[in-house]
Amino acid sequence: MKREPLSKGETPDIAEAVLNAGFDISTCPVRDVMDHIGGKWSSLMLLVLSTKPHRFGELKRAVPDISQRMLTQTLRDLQRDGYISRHVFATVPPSVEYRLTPLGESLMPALRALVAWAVDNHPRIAEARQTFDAA
Amino acid sequence: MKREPLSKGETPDIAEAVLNAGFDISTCPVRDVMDHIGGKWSSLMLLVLSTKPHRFGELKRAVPDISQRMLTQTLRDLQRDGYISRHVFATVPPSVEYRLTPLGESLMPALRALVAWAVDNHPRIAEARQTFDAA
DNA sequence: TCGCATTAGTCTCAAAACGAGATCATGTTC
DNA sequence: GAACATGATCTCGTTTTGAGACTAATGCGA
Repeated sequence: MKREPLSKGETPDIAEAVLNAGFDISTCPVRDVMDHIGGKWSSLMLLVLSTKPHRFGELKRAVPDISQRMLTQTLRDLQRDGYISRHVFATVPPSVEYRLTPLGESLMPALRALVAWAVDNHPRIAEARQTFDAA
Repeated sequence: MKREPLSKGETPDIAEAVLNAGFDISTCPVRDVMDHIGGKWSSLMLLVLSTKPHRFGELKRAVPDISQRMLTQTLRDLQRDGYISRHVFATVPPSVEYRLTPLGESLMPALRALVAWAVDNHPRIAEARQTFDAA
């Protein structure tokens, strides 16, 4: 995903938007962050891990409709960005534990706020969707 | 994406997680909402539209690396869920304006909180990523 | 009057992401 | 010695996404 730096002249609108939100477009950390935690499974993983550390199999059972492939990949992405840490125990069969890092923890309030909003407004969304589909 | 209702016995972990977060797994509004606003472009659209209504072309210029195809689709999805409204003006060439609905507005505080977190913690994420890639 | 530009999309085709399921290595248990 | 559990990878086919050409109607300049 290549993103060219943008001159202000070319993009007055986004410039305004991002400045309002308090960030610089040329680096645009929002996308950098949102693209990851906004992924299909990431927020769910973080939510589950925020309750307590989990092992790979536990996560798989906790989010039943994720494929193992996506689980592995999501965990690696989250680990790469420093949200979670991975601890291997040399048992047999080997077990691996995933847990939130302090960085991951620090994200949770904002994420929970979003979840709370989702819960509160879900009926309205469902209604909007029905109205739209009827037309 | 079909999701079977789950018995508590099968999924003690997620049950705990979702109950902590305050929602019911069998309907899981979180995914329903997150899958959409967590999309690659949705949050960006909402952010841009939160500053003022925009026309199609303005949005395209504001987010230069979105394809027209994705712009159309993202807008339609957001409209379907009731976050934004679409107003056609019968000028020539026709112009179309998109703006946040009250529902969309109500989401902004939570979204902005997430954006603020992203801005604050972007350096830490970049650092974690570098550390990870070095290994 | 002959293009040419503008606007909001759509269409087509290639590339990337994703899901399902088989497969692996390994030591423990029966 | 065969089945089992674990964390992870491989292959394959489907879905989603991206790039870019194409459409409609009309105003504008040459």
